[in-house]
Amino acid sequence: MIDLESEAAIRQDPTTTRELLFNAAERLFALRGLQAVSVRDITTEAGVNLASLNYYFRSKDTLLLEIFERRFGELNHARGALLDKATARHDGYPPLAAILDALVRPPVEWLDPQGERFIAIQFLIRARAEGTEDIRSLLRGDVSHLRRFAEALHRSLPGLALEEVYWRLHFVLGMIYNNCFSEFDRLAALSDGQVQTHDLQRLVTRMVGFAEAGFQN
Amino acid sequence: MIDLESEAAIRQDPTTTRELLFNAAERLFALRGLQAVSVRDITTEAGVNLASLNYYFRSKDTLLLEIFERRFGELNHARGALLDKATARHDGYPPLAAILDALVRPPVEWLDPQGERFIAIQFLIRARAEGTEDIRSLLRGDVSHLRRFAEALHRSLPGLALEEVYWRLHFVLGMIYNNCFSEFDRLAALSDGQVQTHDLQRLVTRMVGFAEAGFQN
DNA sequence: GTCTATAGATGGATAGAC
DNA sequence: GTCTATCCATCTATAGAC
Repeated sequence: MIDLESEAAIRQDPTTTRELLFNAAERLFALRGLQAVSVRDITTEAGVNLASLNYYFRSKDTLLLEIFERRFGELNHARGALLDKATARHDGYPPLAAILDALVRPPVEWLDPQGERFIAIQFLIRARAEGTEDIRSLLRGDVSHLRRFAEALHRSLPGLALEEVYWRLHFVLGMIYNNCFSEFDRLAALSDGQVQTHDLQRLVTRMVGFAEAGFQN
Repeated sequence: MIDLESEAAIRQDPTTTRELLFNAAERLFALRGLQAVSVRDITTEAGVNLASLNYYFRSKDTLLLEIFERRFGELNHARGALLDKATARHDGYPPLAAILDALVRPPVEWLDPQGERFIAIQFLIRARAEGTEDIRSLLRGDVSHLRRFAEALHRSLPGLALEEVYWRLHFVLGMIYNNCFSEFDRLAALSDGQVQTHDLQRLVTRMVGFAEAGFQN
């Protein structure tokens, strides 16, 4: 417990130059896209010297990769924890809805503009969509994390071929990562404002319901 | 018929400098992303002079927007034509599966590496994901195209609230535009090569089946 | 219409003083 | 660790000869 506190305090103290750079870069990447942000933009936003970015991180690309690794790890950890809890609660065989909930809930709840994850999830969506080869190969290396979900899904639907499980998991991931704000804006325009995009708990329920039915067909 | 032929021949003759630039730019944007391509890259790839891009198109951004408008119009036209056919075939009330097929089939069939739409669909996926404000506002203006689908879906599922129709349409669009090649690679890695990503007719069927079940829940 | 040459701006990264 | 100054590469766009 003490280890965790001190480690977090040292590594993520938001007043250090290093962390100021980290947070400013994440915010700008999330807002403007990966390629549209310069080193000067980041250091200005952070209120630190231009040269400090290359001092603390080797280059702009290294910084980008470090942000991605940290946030992606946190997202996967949150998903894994929910899957663990669901597994424990159901004696090793969580039902379909609980598995999908563990996959969908963290990224959707992070979309809360009042929450502290608001920037992180926008960054992750951008990084996934615009990622360079570095980021994509890191995403491909994430296989172990998703494989846990594929296996749980396969156990809960023993009649469904494994290939089909993978395809449907792929569909659900598409649904999840399409929840960027430009798409919400479009949805509001399309529906003449009838669609409320701020009720995230409803959104989790809607997505899980849609995906569950898709898996069961 | 003569009008159409001559118009197409003049506007899209692939040997004119203008069209060489258009095609080279589309190919590079699709391959490398929007921001990572310079005017020099495009003119070199096209085998034409550096200054010709600014002569034929006012700027790089104008060219990008023109490519997007043409390809997006073609995609929407293909979808609309399928919806029209389904509507005529079913006396004005196409069933759910036929509506979803009209939405899903064109972009998925375009993914065929042997087809002539292979580059276009990759470009569209990139542009949707990485688009600047220009492209996003153009996407938002596309409301009329999607509204036809929302209305058809609402008619085929009269018991479903309109807001719910819009959300589920949003989910399906997420599934569709997640079919970029880096995601296919990831899917293949995740499944240890068990997932075959080349059978696009199967993919259309899978996606329509998944989405249909999701809409009916 | 096509080319060369270049203006003018901006980018990443680093050297070296403090 | 922090700062200034700067190198050098790259970019978009245009002027002006042919």
